[in-house]
Amino acid sequence: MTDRSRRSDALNNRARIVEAARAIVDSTATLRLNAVAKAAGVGQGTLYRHFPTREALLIELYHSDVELLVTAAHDLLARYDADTALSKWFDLVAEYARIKRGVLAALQPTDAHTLTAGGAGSIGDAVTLMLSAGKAEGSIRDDIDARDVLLLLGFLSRLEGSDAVEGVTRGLSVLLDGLRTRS
Amino acid sequence: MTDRSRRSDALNNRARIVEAARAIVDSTATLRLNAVAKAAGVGQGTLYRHFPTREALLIELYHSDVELLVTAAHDLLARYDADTALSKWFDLVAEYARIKRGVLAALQPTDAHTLTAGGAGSIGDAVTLMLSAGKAEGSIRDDIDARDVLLLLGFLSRLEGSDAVEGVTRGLSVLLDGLRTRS
DNA sequence: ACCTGAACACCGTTCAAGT
DNA sequence: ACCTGAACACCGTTCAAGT
Repeated sequence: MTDRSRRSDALNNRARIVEAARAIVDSTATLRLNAVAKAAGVGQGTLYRHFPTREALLIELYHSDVELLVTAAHDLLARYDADTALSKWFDLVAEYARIKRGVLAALQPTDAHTLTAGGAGSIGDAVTLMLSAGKAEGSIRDDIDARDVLLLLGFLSRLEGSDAVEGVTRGLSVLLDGLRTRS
Repeated sequence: MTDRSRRSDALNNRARIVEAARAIVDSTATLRLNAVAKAAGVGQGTLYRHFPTREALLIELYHSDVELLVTAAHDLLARYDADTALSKWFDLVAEYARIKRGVLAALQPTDAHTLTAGGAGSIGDAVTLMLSAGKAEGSIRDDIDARDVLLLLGFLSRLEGSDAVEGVTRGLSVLLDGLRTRS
């Protein structure tokens, strides 16, 4: 009984932390852990109990978004040739870059290997699949791996200001072209 | 007289700070300002007098390297067509990525506009010149500016570990291809 | 078990006091 | 004028004390 109420307290705290963190990261684009704890109305220690690292919190924040990108990669690959799938997937990433800057930080290779998400596998696996399919059909150069792609995509998280929207489009366009085989 | 000795003190301090910072950044790849002051044997305030921002110190550290890259861009452009010049310039950047990781941080757009260096003009100007020439000869796509290129090059500063060398080559190859017009 | 928040460590930045 | 280094502010992290 007390046991159960304790658990609901903990669950409640965890939910409040995530909610507060999401609000902060969406509005300020920075994530100060103590500020998260304060906004969530919990002690700093509680934050650490639930999320031992900043990365763990980021993953939790964007888990569903990342998973969406992962499943989208699989879906696109099932419906289109690899080149088109990759192109459309980049469009999706661009969309996320526009609305949720924070997702991009979670995509970076350092974090990515931890991002084994829940269901569909990691984002690294998804990119690997698209690249493999592209290499097989001859549309994508065969000397590049998923880690390269995620690393190159990192420019998205350094975009800032009003030119961000066009910058996303231009940068992704360059990368997509660069990943293709020369005709 | 005292005036002059003061000046030599100040100059000496400045040189010691730069030397200490270079040693630290080369060995540890991190730059803690208080550590620099301590290693240089000066007070923190002295560090701030000479270099009001961390960026100012980085620029000083890599001034000659950046300037070399800038003049190299002009030289290459004078001797080759734009496409070749850009390609060879990327090779040069790759070489710097291999030996001096820190230069790359100084290339990032945020810092770049301050990097008006001494002589040849900023690195942004140099890239702009190469891009313009490439657009004129039709080898480089015309919707990309220097800021885009420098931003995309940022992946270099996030490379780490043993695969860095091949990662540099692969990433730059993708970017170069992506910047070219499709045949 | 879980939580709180004081306390510590660390690093950048400022400034009063020296020469 | 220039320098020193104590002091402050800030933020991440830990832990003794509570319930």
